[in-house]
Amino acid sequence: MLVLLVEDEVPLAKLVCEYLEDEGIETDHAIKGQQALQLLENQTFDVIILDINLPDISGFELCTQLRKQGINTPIIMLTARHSLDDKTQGFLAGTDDYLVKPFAMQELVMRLQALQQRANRSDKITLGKLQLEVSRHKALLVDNDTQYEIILTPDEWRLLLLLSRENKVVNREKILQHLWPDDNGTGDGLKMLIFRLRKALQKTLQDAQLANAKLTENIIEIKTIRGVGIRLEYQE
Amino acid sequence: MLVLLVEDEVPLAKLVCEYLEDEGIETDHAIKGQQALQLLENQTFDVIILDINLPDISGFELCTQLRKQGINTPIIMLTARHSLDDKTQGFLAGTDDYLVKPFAMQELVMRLQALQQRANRSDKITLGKLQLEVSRHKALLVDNDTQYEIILTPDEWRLLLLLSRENKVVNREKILQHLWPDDNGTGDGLKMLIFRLRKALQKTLQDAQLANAKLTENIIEIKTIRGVGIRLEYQE
DNA sequence: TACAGCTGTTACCTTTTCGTTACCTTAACC
DNA sequence: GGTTAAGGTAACGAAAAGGTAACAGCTGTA
Repeated sequence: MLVLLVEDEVPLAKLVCEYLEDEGIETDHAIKGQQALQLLENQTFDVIILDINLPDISGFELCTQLRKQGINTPIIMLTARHSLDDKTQGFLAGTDDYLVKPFAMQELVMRLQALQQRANRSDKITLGKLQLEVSRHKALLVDNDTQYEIILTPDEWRLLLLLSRENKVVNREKILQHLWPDDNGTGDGLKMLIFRLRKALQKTLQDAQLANAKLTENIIEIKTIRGVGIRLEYQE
Repeated sequence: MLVLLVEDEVPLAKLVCEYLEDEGIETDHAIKGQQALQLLENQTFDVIILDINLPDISGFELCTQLRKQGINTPIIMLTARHSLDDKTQGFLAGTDDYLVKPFAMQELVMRLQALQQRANRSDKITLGKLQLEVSRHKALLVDNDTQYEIILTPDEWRLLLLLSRENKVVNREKILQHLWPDDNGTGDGLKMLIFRLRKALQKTLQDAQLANAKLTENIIEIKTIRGVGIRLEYQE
């Protein structure tokens, strides 16, 4: 498990980091909000631990900002007891979990693990108007109250699921490994698969447009980053 | 699972709704008590989440009123810590469960699931217009006030029940194990069973359509997810 | 015993899916 | 501007998954 700790009280942060490392949990530490944002651009974490009182951006803002960016990583908030006013309370109720300082390290570890488990089980992935119901193997294009099912073959579904979960550029090597773990799937096969997935998406988008002219073509799109990989592009 | 959230703090309510949706829990939201009462007239929910401090009726009253109406849906109460006086505490002791704000989302989800499990022993499963009365081995197609019984053989019933309980893709392996635990039921036998269950559903749907032209064919359907399994598809 | 309802088997058909091959487009770099 | 490599498109066909029909055995009951 890889955790990002965002905390400006350095001594406390060090303690937490050491403890977590001892527990076999890797930890990155950011002192400021900006620093955290930077780290999050390049890396995906399993859980983010976020102090509310940060020097630059408040934990609140950072949290909402991340969610806006489509980062769904579970977040644990840290707050001092004396700052538990009404506003805070309302907000905390919306986070994945929170801890009131001072807290026992053991407690933190337990919650981390609980959160990670949950994250793996989460069933619905929403990216803009694209919505995946994982356990039902169902992909939907949602526009207000209207739903259009995106008809996919098994492989297409798995690719779309991978792209949605990663939600960043995925290089072809990784896709090959993910979709054909043992057999060495050929690059040409993947080329075709991408092509077919694109087609399936387009078809659904067209069908949707028949009923509703508002929708433009690139609401959901698989974008190629030449020489790097592919990525899901979508509008909020 | 279908949940009704009664909460006047709209931002908080939105957060909760979104989170629950991600967990695969459908949520309706009422801001006032009156609105909640209205919704409850037309629909049955699995759990009701009830804020104590509502603008019109207090959560207390709403709760007792519901119970008087014979609505036994489990209720989770939400309360702010500072309003935890003796009277409240006494009352809370009488509800199915309660949470003190701020609470972690995860906590809420856990309690919801716990409550539903308790209720799940209940006898009736409703998925769209399909309704199963478990203890009576009776499957119904319900359209407004009209009921059509779906005539099923023992095996067909067990399959339909399994699909309804899971309510997600079930792979053939699992079905085989569930329906023929010891004997190794052959895949071909299952193929037939699925075929026959489909036929039974279709037959009932046709009969129903004779009486009521509104119903379309795919109100209830057993959908094949190629290479994965089968799944019940239904409209709300 | 005869009959009717369930279930399992077999055989055959239909559809879907996926990799291959071959060829075209486009972007990047010299 | 031209060359090259990465990526996009199209058509084909084999194999697999699934759907359908007919039939036979079994069970319990009239």
